[in-house]
Amino acid sequence: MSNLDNFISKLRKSGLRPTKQRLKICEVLFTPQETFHFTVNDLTQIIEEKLDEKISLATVYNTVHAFKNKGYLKEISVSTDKSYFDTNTNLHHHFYDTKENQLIDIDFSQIELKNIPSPPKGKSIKEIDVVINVENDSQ
Amino acid sequence: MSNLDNFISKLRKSGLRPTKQRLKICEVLFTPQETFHFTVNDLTQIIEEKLDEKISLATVYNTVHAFKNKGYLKEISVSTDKSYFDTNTNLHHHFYDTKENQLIDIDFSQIELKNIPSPPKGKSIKEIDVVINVENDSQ
DNA sequence: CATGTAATTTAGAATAATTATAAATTAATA
DNA sequence: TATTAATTTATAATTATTCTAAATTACATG
Repeated sequence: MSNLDNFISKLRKSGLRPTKQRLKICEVLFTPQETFHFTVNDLTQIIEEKLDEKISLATVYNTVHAFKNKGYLKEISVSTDKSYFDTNTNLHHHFYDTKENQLIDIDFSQIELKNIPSPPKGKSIKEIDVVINVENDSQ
Repeated sequence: MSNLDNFISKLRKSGLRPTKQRLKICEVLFTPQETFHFTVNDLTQIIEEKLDEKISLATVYNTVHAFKNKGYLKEISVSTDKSYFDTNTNLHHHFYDTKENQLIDIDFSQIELKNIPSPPKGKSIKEIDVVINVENDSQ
């Protein structure tokens, strides 16, 4: 089964029509061996480099949000001025270089969390995110 | 020593001139018994309610950034669409209600973190943030 | 206490990121 | 193939934030 067929059925399964644009974005996001982090701006640039035809910015936003809602992407809150997405949808944590705006994954099971407090009354825990902020050593 | 005098010396100590605007913002932020979370938008609204004279939006931004840089405020990254500040500058973690955009502090020492991975070569850890995303129970 | 200077405030413009709109196009189905 | 509902698109609108340059203010100095 080709990559393309995979993407088509992946989209169909979640009720998204496999349009030319969505398939191209799938190719960019889900073909690489390794998962990666990106901003919408990054993504539009990658698309521009790889494709002859342009995909409208609105479509890129629509698609990223659709994929996020379907669970194909995760949004990461590490910085207030940039919105990052992650093609790694497994539970995991992050190193974040606050100066260079760089994200690195940490296996979920690597960090041991103990004594998680019970959530406020009437609420339940959906996800736990650990962000380890790092910076280059001064020398 | 009055609150006002406290704020004046606090500002002077960090090389910030105790202007009328900064002192008013200090009053709003640092008078309450309990620390709290706010957005710049929240803050401007509180100021408008409490004061006769208005403080320019640019000044609110300037002041919040100045206070953050001096360590009187912390910025919290829990959501990509809102930028929160916290008058609690102690090390601590957060519950975040993703639907209601509500933050609740968790004592730093409450959660036990084990097996923190070593940072990438050449980088060192500046801070660790744990965010426990919660939601109201469906019933 | 008047004055010069540098810091600060301010209104408004500029920028950036994202969302909304509504017409044109496309995919799916009957 | 024709219909219609979903999607794409260019563009406008919105929102949050930063920038700019002129006006004001704080403060050190005489």
